[in-house]
Amino acid sequence: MLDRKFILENVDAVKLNCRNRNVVADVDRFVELELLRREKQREVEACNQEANAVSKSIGKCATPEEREAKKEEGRLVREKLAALQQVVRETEAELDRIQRSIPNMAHPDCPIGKDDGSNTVVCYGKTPKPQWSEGFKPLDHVELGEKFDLIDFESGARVAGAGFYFLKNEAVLLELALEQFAINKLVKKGFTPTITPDLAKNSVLQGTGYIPRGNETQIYSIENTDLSLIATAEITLGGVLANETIDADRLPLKLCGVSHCFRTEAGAAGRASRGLYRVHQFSKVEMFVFCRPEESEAFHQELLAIEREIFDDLEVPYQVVDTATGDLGGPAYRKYDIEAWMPGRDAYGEVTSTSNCTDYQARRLNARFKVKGEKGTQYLHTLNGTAVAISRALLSVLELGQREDGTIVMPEALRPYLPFERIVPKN
RNA sequence: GGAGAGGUGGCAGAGUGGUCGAAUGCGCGGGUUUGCUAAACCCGUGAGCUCGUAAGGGCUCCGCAGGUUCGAAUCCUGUCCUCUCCGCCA
Repeated sequence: MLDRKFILENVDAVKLNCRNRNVVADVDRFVELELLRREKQREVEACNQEANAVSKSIGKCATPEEREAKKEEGRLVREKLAALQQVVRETEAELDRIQRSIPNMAHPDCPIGKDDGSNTVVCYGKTPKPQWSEGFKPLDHVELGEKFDLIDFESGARVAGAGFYFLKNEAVLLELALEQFAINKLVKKGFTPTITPDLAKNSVLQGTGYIPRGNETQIYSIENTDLSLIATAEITLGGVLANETIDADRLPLKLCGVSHCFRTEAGAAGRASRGLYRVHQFSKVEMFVFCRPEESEAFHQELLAIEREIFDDLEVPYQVVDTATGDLGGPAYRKYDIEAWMPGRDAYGEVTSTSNCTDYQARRLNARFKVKGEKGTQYLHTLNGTAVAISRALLSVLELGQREDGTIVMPEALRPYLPFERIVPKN
């Protein structure tokens, strides 16, 4: 969420930002309600003061008659108070709904636009696109998965429905290798590794900006509970400091988390989402940073640099995209995506995403820090970034590793974690 | 799953209806003493919101949400979490 005071003081900028981000939010109504709320709140406090004074005076009453009279007075004041509070509560509820719908402000350098065309490619990876000879037609990962007995979509569908799959044989080792490779790298870079819960409370989902229920939700919720399956470990890692105030000397807090990710992918289908590209469940290693406000832009660059290093190491050609305002979603102040070259699609496809959410998530989560010796607390800044989303990384590695001799070569960087250097046809 | 105990300030831990935003100890900050350090002593020390130029005032917060009452940290209900014992289990 944005700060209420900030919205009041920057109405035009907030409205423009909503337009740029393709988000509908009733900012005018918000301002109207917030001003009303403040006024009513002041009345409530004055009334409370009165009620408190009456209650206190009762203890000192000399006679029972006096006491009864004061009690009656107290009753009347409290009745008035209850009515006022009701108004505040109703105003607060609507205010909160609107406040949640207002997106974060965008970085001034963020490209402005609503369509894919506005996203700006800022750089490319080290690895060139693969050059196969004229007659060789590379297979996509679905075909490779079948040929080498690596991915079983049929059994996945039989067991859990479309969009689920079994990884098999070398693909399993490859998933584990990708995880270990990523985690080891992150540990060296000062991240604390974690394995997070795969479920989280709905309040934590909301705190990080995910909406657990509703028509368009990406989230699976668990019936008769307050829990949902997480769509990313960003949710659980962000929740780590929910309702906490931590000492500034513990900052920055750099965490990475391995989790499964679950997405309903409601309404998403088509050739572009064939195979592993868009699935209901996958594993992911996610990075998450809590830091001081003045550090967040630098950490955003650091997260991007780590992602690039990972995909350079994996010998995956890619481009980095500076996401335009219309594609940022709610919490991000700025977002970079890495899009890997996927021969099967003959196109780039998103494999990572890193966002600087500034204090937007932290305010919802109520995650703050305190500097020793200084008065007051401040909201933290939060950042997240994909280290490796296994399904898409695995897809890329398989498609890019295929050779004309009919084998799939593993990237050098994964060799320490794999008992094979290449995948060869069975039988 | 069954039975019990408990959740209070940075920590430990008092507090069972008004004088409690909360004793005391530790920690932390400042000071006195001291050649320096330590010890001892003294003073101070939660957060959010809000009014005020300031001094200073007001409201809220004792896991969370409700309820009773003129008044709740204290009584009641629900809920979450922690601990102990039993059962079960990877």
